[in-house]
Amino acid sequence: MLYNFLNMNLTEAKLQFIASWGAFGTHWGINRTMAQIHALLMVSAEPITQDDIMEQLNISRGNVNMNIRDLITWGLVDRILLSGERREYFSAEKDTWKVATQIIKERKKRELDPMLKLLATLEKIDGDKKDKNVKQFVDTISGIRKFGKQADQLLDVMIKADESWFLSGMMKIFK
Amino acid sequence: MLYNFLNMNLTEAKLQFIASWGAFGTHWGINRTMAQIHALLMVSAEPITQDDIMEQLNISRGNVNMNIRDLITWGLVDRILLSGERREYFSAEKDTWKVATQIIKERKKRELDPMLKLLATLEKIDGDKKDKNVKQFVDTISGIRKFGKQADQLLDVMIKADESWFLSGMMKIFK
DNA sequence: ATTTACTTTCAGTTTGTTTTGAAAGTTCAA
DNA sequence: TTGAACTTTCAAAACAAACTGAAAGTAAAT
Repeated sequence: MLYNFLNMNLTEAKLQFIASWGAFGTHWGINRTMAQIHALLMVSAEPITQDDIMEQLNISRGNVNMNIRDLITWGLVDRILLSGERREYFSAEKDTWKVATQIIKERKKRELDPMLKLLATLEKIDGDKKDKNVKQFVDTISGIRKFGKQADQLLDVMIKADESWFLSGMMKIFK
Repeated sequence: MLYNFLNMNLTEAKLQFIASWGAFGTHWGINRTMAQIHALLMVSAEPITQDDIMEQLNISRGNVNMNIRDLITWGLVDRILLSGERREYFSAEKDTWKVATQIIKERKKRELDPMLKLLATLEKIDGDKKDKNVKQFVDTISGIRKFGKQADQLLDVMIKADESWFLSGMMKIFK
């Protein structure tokens, strides 16, 4: 890899950001490479190609392609067609607020919503309410469900809200 | 496995809850078995032993032991010593709010706090602020950091708050 | 119609994670 | 102190997820 003195720090910082973002992602059910590609795109001032990504992250074409496709379905990355260019370029949403709400929206849809639906059906089991086993089960399920519903609503508000509201307005409430 | 007519529905519901909670956990960086053990303990009215867990979830002794240990370090499960009993019993915190805040507290400590620390250092890179690459990098990092700091504060408030505040008070604000 | 430049797919391999089970360790009771 | 009842550890095996690379697919250019 080639770097000059002026950009030395930037290059190092980018590498560290990409590596850390990748590690971070694995704690959140996102595969390392997908998170790394996303990180790379977020710190790239201009759209880049599959080949750029392959080279910078040392990963295969197939891997880049697959993960880019996932990032696009998550709504975090866009395909860019530059006029006069045959190749596709890729670019990530750079606005953190939009990235965050997009991720929240998708995960809510994929994980929280189905779980709440399941909990609703499980809560309806019939059995002797005097039986401590039944009682413990129903209490546990309904407790989780109440919490989940509340979280669901809070997230909906966040998704609809805008960044400045979150950054300034919210904190007055929580001071 | 032995079940009677009265408990039929309860047994089925428990199984489904355990299975789903396990699957859910894998999306959140928690291994399936740990989540399943946690689910089993949450719906058990009485403390249970390692052997009970082994039998109900069809997993080995070593596996139960390892995951129970992890659940204890996460503060989600307690060892219970019943007087006159040699064996150890285990019991999960049943209060959803406590479970949630405990998880938030741990994940914040393990993931969010270190990430914020890293972002703070990365933001300090020096380089020509006119260089669009430097600018893009610093903007991205500082955007993520601002969001992260805000989330951090919000979570701190949640951890200190109590359930009724969350369930009733919070929603008035966000309606 | 053929070549060229690129993208996508997917079977096979690698890598990483989870699970097992048997051995070692611990603790209590006699 | 010995042995029985129970818990913990950990190397090896099983399993699951991610990655590669070559082949197949597509579409623009000639």
